[in-house]
Amino acid sequence: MEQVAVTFTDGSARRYPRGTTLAAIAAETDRRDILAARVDGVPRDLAAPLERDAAVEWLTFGDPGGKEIYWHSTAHLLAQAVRELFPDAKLAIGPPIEDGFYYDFDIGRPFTPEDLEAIEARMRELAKRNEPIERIAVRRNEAIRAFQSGGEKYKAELLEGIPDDPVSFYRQDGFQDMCRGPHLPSTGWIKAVKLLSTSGAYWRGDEHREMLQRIYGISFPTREELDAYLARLEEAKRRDHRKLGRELHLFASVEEVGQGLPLWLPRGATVRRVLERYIIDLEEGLGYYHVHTPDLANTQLYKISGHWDHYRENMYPPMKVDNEELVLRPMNCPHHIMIYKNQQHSYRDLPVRIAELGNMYRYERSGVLSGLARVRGMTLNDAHIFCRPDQLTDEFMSVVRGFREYWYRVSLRDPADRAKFVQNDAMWDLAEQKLREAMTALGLRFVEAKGEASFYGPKLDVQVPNVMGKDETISTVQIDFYLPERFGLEYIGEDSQPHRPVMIHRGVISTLERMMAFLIELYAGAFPLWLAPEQVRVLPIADRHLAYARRVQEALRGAGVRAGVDASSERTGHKIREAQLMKVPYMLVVGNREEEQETVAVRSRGGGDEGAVPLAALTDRLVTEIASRR
RNA sequence: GCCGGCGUAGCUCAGCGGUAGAGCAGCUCAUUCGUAAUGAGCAGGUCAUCGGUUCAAAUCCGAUCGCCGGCUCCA
Repeated sequence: MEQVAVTFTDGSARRYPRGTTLAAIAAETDRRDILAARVDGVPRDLAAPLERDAAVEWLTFGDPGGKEIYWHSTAHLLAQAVRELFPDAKLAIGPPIEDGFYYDFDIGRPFTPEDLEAIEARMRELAKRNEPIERIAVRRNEAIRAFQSGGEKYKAELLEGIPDDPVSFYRQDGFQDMCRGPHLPSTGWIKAVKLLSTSGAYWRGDEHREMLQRIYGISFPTREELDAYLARLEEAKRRDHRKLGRELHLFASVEEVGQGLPLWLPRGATVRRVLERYIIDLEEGLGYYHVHTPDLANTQLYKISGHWDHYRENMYPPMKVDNEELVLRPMNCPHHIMIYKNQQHSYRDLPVRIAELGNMYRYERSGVLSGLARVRGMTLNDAHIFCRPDQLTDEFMSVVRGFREYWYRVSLRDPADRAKFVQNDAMWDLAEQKLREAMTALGLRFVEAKGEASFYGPKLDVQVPNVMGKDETISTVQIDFYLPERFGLEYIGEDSQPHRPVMIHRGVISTLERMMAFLIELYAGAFPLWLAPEQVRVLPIADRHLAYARRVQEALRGAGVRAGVDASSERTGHKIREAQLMKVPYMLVVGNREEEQETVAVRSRGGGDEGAVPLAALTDRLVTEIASRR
């Protein structure tokens, strides 16, 4: 019989009769966790026969590719359970996602929490039966007929986008679903399932189409892994900046002020101020001019810039006063452009870098608001670099070099979306080319995202996951040939003739709101010393030590340290607990011994009791640690 | 904006048709204490808002507002 040569990832190689299944080969190993394989890089079911020489890579739940298959099969199991409990349910799509899977259904009404429990219970029963999952080929016209008679309009629409004939289906226990696969060998592989939430989701992500009911879930090969995952979710909730913001008195949102308009409480405002000073110092050192411009502007400004045509749905409606029509600004660029225009520029002066912690107001739809991470009034760490075309790449690169790692998204326009993006193909092509060039020169990997650009140009977005795993854009850099054109910007070149500069828009630490949300979650509220709103709290043992405690506080304040005193009549243990819960980095216990010797007993947030040190020595230590910004 | 869930004291929550409760926080008093909660007392609520059902509504129904999870959108 004809043989095929198979090589494995460990470098070994063997020959098998043609047509041997992957399952048979996997059975020769002593591993029971192989759930599928990649054959020459293509994921395949274990039931697939080998027809030619191939490189085989086994997949288990431990591999990202294996998880995908595992969760995809769980999504099918979910669909099967829903179909059994709701025979009229129409199926849409059910892919694996980063953590688990979802499946979209149309059952004519939303799922209730009770439905979810029933579905989850049915999934467990079905998994227990351990039915084999089989791939079957179905003639295209048969599939179309089946979808029509079953009223499966979503599946029918999906099929229109698939050119194959026949198309592949997967069948388990009488249930079948059109699917590319691959899948687990049988349903019994799914040991621990949890359905996490339901929500509405637009068919094909289009808000003008049907709203389907989505069920999110996750599954694992063992109960322990599921429990560990659920525990991680709980831990993430503890780090949630909204919860910590309330507990640590950093910020508050009140109905009377308005949605998406948070109040920075004294503690939060202190952290913000430290960040602001840091940023301004840093940027002035990098050659940026920090300016200040007003939050309101004449509508005219935004008509010139193009915001009026392309960004109006994010702007608050104009207000009429005297003969003027004013709007709250959604972006700062036009103001900075007017600053550039306020005087003539020689080619020798460029680049001109104009920066501002600029307040902006954007109308965000109510459902998207979230703590400090997504608000309606915000302050952007904004800057606009006006440069010559030959300086563009260097300027862009030096901005990006300032970023931390994380992942980069190059956001491009969708040429078909004429409403959202200004029309000028040559300009877009040039800007996109420059951006890709610079990223390649920097050696940075990035993904491209069509339709995510600004209306005036493509941008580089730095994406950072928050504690709940959702990506937020932190930094952004945009290349803009459009606004200089709109505003008729010029510089005088070597040839004494006017030339058009190019603009780079950049926000490095995002808005102060989003950065604060990010930092709270990053540190779980325990800010490093330089950022901590209350860096030190002095804890007198008894009331008679209060005067000395105040002296310690004044000495520290004099050295620029933010120090508080706990003047309550509680016991020391209680005071420590309070300070610890507020995540104060240093607690200084002072009693008779300390007062007599001009010392303080240091207790650090992380390290516990560190013993007594002279006050002057501690002050020096704190000042040094603060300056280190760690 | 759309789909669903949830709104009870400053915070965390119980009560789920018979007239509002706990713990923590706050205030007062006592205690003056050495490294994560001293004790006692007091005060605090139009049960988000408005309307309906009922002899009776925090509790059931509806609308509105807000928050939460998604969708869409985004710094």
